[in-house]
Amino acid sequence: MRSVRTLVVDDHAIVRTGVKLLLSKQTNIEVIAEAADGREAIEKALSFQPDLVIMDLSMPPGTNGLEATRELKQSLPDTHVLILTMHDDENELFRVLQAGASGYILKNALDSELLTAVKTVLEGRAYLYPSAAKSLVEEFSSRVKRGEDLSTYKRLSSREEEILTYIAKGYSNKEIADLLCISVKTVESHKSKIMDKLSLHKRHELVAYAMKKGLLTLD
Amino acid sequence: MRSVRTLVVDDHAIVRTGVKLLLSKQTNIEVIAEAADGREAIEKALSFQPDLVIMDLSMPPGTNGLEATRELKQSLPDTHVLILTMHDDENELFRVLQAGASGYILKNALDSELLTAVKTVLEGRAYLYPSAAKSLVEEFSSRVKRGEDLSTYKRLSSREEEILTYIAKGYSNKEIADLLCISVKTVESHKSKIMDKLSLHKRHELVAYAMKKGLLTLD
DNA sequence: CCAATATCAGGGGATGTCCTGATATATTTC
DNA sequence: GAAATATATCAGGACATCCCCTGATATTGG
Repeated sequence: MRSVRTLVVDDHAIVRTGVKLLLSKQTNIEVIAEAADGREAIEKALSFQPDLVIMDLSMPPGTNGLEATRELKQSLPDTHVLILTMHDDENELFRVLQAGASGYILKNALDSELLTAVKTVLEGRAYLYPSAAKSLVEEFSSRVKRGEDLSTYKRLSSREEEILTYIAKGYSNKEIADLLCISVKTVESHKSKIMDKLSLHKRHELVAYAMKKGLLTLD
Repeated sequence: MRSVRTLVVDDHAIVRTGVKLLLSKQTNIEVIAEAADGREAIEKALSFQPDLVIMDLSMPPGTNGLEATRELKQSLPDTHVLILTMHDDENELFRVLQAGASGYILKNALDSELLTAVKTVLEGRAYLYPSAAKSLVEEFSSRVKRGEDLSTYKRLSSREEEILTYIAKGYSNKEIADLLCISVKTVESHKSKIMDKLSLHKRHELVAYAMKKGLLTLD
């Protein structure tokens, strides 16, 4: 049995090494490359053609783990992607699965869970940490009841996400308007649309949402 | 030679394991305990009396790595503390060193650097990653010129830090006032004091500052 | 005792928030 | 292909809140 060729993607070298060492306990897994951001991940994936990619979601700057996963699965549909993230966020989970990842596990998880997740994903099945699986099933059934479609579920447009990011970072409406060369009124309008879609009412809830989604990266 | 008894503190299990595995390559280092937050770190340190503590700075909630370091060094002055952090922030560096840490290394660092840092710290010397050492020396000399004292350098009071955290999380002045049961005017007053001390003028600069200091944790 | 901290007040101009409503351009759906 | 929906843009108005200023008082720690 050929060993599983794995690419580890995380912006922290020490986390990469940790995962690598953990996986090296499994004799049939071989970490053949590492990447520190989404762009590098795609490059390395294309040249090394790994069987498995273990990907962190929140990586500054530019291409984040979500977009990287989407691109990667388009070019290499047979590569399995296991998301290793800090945050336990339902909405993020849905988007990641839509992007083509077949696993979602928290950095908070036990080592044995990571190994189980890797094994499961390699068998072509999906691995979700327990509470994620539960909430996914719940969400799905409640949406079926409401007749909603997973793919159209309250997704923010890219413009809205852009503006949400600025808001969460503490920029004022006026500052955002100046940065994007649009009217303050337009910013307000986007903002209330965002609030509507997310059913949020206060600024700090927006910030919390953006944080959970990893929209708040240092730059 | 007795092996070095080490406590690893980080809120992510997988990071802890990574560090542990990395250190296990060194035959004379033994990880005797782990902790997931500041409070647990102090408890474990008191009961296990480690020689070395490797501590993450940004940990939710309550007691963070900085405060934990301060307390820990008060109770166990002979224990060496090596800070392992995500962010490269000068001010944080100063505060951490004042709190009693003897090393500061980025998660971004290479594995060999971590081992060097551990070795250096155990010898009773200070380890700083290269650019930190440089900026520390520069800051120090420029402050000597200005006749400033390191210990009184623009430190925020705990109340100010508390309020800064709320501001950065997107709470309005009024919301903060209600949460803390004080007048809006008091919040405003704290806020302008914070701005003064940090020489910042816009809300988003406050947010960026809070982010760099790891004050923005999910809860 | 002095410096720092934490509390509060008034006022005026800027900005944010929330409402209604408009228009042009996609994209999706029937 | 026409109709419906989503997106991105902008406007006016009313009221709340923020921001920045000056200035005050009580407490605490070195």
